[in-house]
Amino acid sequence: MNTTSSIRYQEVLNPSQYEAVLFDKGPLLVIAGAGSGKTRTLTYRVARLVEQGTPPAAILLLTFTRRASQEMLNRASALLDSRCEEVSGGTFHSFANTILRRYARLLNFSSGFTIIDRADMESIIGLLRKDGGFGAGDRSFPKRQTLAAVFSKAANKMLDVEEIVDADYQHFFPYLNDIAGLYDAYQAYKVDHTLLDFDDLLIYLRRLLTEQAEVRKRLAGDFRYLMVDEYQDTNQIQAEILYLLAETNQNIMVVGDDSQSIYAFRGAEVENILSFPHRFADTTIIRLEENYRSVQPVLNLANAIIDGAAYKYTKTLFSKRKKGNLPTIVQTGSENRQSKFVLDKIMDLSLQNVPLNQIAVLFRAGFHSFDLEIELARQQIPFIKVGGFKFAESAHIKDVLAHLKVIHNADDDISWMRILTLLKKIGPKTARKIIQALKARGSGFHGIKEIQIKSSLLKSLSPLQALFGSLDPHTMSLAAMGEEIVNHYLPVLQSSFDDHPKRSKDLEQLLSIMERYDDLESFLTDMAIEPPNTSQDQTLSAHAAVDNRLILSTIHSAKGLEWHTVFIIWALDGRFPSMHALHKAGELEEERRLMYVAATRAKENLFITYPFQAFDRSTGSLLNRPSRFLSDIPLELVDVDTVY
DNA sequence: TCACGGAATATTTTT
DNA sequence: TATTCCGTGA
Repeated sequence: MNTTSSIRYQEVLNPSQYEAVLFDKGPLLVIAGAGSGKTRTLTYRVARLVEQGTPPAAILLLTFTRRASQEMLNRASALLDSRCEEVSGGTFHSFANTILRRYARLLNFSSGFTIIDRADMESIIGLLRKDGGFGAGDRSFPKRQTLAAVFSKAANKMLDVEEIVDADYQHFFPYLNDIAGLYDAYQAYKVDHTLLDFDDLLIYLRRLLTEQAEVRKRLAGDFRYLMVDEYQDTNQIQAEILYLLAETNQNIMVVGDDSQSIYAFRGAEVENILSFPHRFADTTIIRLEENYRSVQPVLNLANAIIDGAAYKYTKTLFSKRKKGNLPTIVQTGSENRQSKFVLDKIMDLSLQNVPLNQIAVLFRAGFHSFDLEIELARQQIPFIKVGGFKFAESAHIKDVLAHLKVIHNADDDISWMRILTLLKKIGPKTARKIIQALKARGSGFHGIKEIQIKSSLLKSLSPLQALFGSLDPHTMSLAAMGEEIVNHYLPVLQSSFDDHPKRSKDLEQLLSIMERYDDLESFLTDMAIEPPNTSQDQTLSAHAAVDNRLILSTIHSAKGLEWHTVFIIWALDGRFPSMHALHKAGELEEERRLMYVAATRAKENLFITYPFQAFDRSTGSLLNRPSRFLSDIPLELVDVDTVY
């Protein structure tokens, strides 16, 4: 290799990593087991390509989260130099956003589109359901949340709603007509109001690349090297986008681990990674099997769990760190006892000087940690919860954002609705009238000033009219507008939330985020596609990584991370695997991989706990069997304990 | 037409 | 348990 290189690749990489990093042209599939230096490999490859003179912008690095891509580019910059920061990429969704803003015209829609999140999607569905009289007066008609899930799944899997209902929601079969009608209405609504949901970002990008040969050729030529992380969790649309982008150069490197595919519920296709070599005939396959993260006893357990999987690329993780504690499986007398056990262990670990932020408690679903959170608060152990509810999803944040959204896109009726119904005496009916009047004027958000309204309602509306009269995106900074909006909103906040002091702090946080943006559109886009990911107080502090707090996380949000000690709680059949998955082979497989992902997060210690029984309210059944995945683990691989 | 209270209902994971 | 939907009184 190039002897003038400043990076000593061969010394710092193992042979497989080295081969992947030095790999030059053509399709490459890297099967990277958990903790096998996947990020490292991608990082070095970026550095290597840049070092060799590839223009950074010609490298497209697509990742699952923004955090992942930023981390890789930072590390690459540290290895080489700041040119690595210029590499193109981010998440699929943010990449799609960037491209679509540029080329939206070609698809006949405005590049000023607004991206709607799941909650917006649900509001629209609710609205349309009422308007269209779908499932009118029927209490068993699916809830808007469920409908949103169905619609999104249909979009992601490129199937009709009929097929989704047939496969996953049999009990809604009688409503099929109305569901399908609502789906059509929803699609039309988005077009009418210049809105794109998450799924649309991918769908429109694919359409752009398919229909517009010019654009495709240009992009496929510009991006000389494609690199994709977490390939096992891409869906078919994403795969097709890649195929289209790889058209010219065929320099496509995908990295992933089929055993860690945990997003099938939102349309991810393990097939993508399994069939990659068929799609690209001359694919080189490199396996990374040496694990640098965990001690061997942890890996033995993980291997035992994944051995039960039905089909996969066979690989067995091994570590040079042969010695270590056996993982412990603990049955506890109750849910609260489970929390107390975790707490006791955390105390022990603290005495051994393990920092809190090196300990994580993982669980299947957000609500599984409620009891633990209460205990932690009681014992004053600082923690941060990742996954589950998001900052940007809380009502007060959405309220403020809605004001900004109508400034950006005056067609965003859902946001108008939200803003208007916050006001006293104005409910859905009145709001709708006002919105219609606004539409008729067609003068953007400023039109609210001239709205004529019954004098009895004037008192309610005029503060808002004054507010919008004073705002002007052309002359004011985003933060300045934000401040006015927050001032307008504070009285509403105080009258509708008991915990308004906490919430107004959040609003201050929001304002400080706004200061980092100079452009309304990019701010709103980021809040939609890449919102701050944690909940609980002070979540937005820039020093989240620095401060020393215990991590609580869903397993999904723990992907790619590692800790000194990991607890997996609620390993109870019906909780994990989830009740929902018990009767479906495919979903059960995914639960198994989820357990595998969870176990492989641990470096030194792994504790798996479950209460001996729990009552499940939803089904009215008693859960009293340990997670079925635990029975695949040979007894000699674990310590077993009981605490009552 | 709004605001509020009570009853019914369905529970996962996220860009 | 929390949300959402519907009926009722103002």
